[in-house]
Amino acid sequence: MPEPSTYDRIYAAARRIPRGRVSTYGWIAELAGVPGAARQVGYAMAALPAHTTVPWHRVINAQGRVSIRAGGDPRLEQRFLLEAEGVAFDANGRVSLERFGWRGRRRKEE
DNA sequence: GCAATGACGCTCT
DNA sequence: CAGAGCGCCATTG
Repeated sequence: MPEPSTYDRIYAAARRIPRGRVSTYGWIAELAGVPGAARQVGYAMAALPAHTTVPWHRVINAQGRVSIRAGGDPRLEQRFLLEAEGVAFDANGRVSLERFGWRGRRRKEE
């Protein structure tokens, strides 16, 4: 069987994010086994369907800010979802990665 | 197979 | 702390 594509790894890593915690694209990329491919993480998230089971809303950028897609401001929805999980935003709409930032530790080290 | 794109990251100013 | 510039890698056309 063929090995999972980078996107699949990214989705798997995103699913590992516990509820009430947030991760960054860089960490997800690292967990996916492709460090430095933070852009692909965001790209993969953008390719996610609306009915996906992946907690994409728990994935934010390394600046602790919620990235935005095209159109209006879908970031508000992501913020709402995170707040519903217990993640607090500051007045600037920023999340304290020091508090909610969860770095998934990879089980397989090589 | 090559060129362009893209929910990004890090460093310097 | 905020803003701007360069580099990164995988997917799509």
